[in-house]
Amino acid sequence: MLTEERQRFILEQLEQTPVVKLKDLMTALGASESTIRRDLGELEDAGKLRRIHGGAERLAKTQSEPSVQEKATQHLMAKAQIAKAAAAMVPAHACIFLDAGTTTAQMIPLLTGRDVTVVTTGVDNASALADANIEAYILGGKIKSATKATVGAETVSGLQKRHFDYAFLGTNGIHPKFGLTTPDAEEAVVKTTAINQSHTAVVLADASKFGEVSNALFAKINQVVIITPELSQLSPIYADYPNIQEV
Amino acid sequence: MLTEERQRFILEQLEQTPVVKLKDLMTALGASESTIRRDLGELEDAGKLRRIHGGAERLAKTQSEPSVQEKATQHLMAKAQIAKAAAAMVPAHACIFLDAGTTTAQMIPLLTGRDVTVVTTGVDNASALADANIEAYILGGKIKSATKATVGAETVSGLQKRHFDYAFLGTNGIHPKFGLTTPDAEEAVVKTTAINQSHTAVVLADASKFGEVSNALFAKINQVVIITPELSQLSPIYADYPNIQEV
DNA sequence: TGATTTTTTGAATGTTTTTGAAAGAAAAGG
DNA sequence: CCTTTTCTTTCAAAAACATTCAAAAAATCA
Repeated sequence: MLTEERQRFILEQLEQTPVVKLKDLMTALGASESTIRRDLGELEDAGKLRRIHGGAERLAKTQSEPSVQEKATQHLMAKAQIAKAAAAMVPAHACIFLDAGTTTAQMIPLLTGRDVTVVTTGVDNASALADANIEAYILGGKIKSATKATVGAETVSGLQKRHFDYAFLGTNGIHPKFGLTTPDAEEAVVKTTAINQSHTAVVLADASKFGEVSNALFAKINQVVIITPELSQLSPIYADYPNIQEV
Repeated sequence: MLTEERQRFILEQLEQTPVVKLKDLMTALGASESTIRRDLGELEDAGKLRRIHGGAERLAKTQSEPSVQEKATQHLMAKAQIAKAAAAMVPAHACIFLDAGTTTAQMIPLLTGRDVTVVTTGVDNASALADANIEAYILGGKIKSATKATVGAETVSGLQKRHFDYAFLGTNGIHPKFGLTTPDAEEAVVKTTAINQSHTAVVLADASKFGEVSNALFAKINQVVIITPELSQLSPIYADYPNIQEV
């Protein structure tokens, strides 16, 4: 990993998160403490950020007040924010599973040049990964025309031959009682298998998914890590789950 | 490898990723460290990039990438004609293999509502098949970023578990002596396997492919049916082959 | 064609930059 | 207060660097 790449990554992180932790950068970039410190020092000298105890923070936010139009795209912004946090979890040299879907797709540009291997079931995601020059694999199987995801026995058995450091999945519903659900039963089986084959499973969910219940269950809430924005605005029920994290 | 070729490759890389590593360029281009350094130095003097420790980074984001689109429109008419003839060969209830590539992609709209099952290695073709509501399967495997085709052992073993009534393939070269060739050795293995697993293998080729020889052989001429326009305008050598058919 | 010049290439050299670890100082939190 | 974490400084190893030189390839000229 080159100096330029690391520093670029750090600044990209600061565009979304107001502060970055030194330790997180170490794992995400696979570099030593000294190296990250030097990067932070150089970026501070260049006036790109300000160092704080334990990491760094961004200087000035160019935009401050969310306008009316921005509120309409707030949903999209939230997705980008979640994707950013998810991408930051990925350490160097990792092998990850990337679910089909637009939420997980947002992670792809954030993974360029990061030396990760990605396995996906999403045809569109596979295409985007190839464009981004990321080492990518697609699991074989029948293609559902609605979501362009591969499903079926071939996909599941392909998954069972692999293991992932992280799995990143989307969901349609999160419910304290009914767990994580999705409309399509075949896709649910794939998601469940992916979770079983991964060290850590991470579900990316915006606020609209909480309290919703869809057709097919694929995991219980405490089987996965859920990252979401605006956790504080949700029902206090969800505060009891330590595995639901605010970005 | 010519200097010009190397430098062009380096700049193409930089259009895709913001930074390139010197070591990666060494292996990708098969040139020595000194040579790559000289190339980077020259390109920097020419104002095409900026050198950084360990490689180089791009200056400003170039926007247009006409090469792919240009290629697609170049032989468009001829390709459409071939695709039409190929699609006409497919009987009802058939199971066919569709190679990755733009030539075979043209068959997809002609297969809509035809009650066929299609297996493909092309990510983009898989997407188009899903859009066209055709029952489609993609074979799992590593995705080559250049062509967005799946390759490798997983793809080949997936193929060996299937059988096709027809396989439709593209090619880069057709030569009386050197057979059918393609630039990528891994893709060649996939093509060969697909031919073996099919009752009839059909190669779609426009006139520009005849007489050309690429890197990796995937079949002899008489192993497949070749359909092409303008057969009469080709070298008379090819008239001796009954399996080369004019559309 | 053959000889000569020019260009290109890869290896060898020594120098500079980058990196990770260690040790002690400073800050944070109980 | 003490303990833990984070920070700075220092140092040696590793990686990347520019430079030089001779061999190989290409171009030029006779």
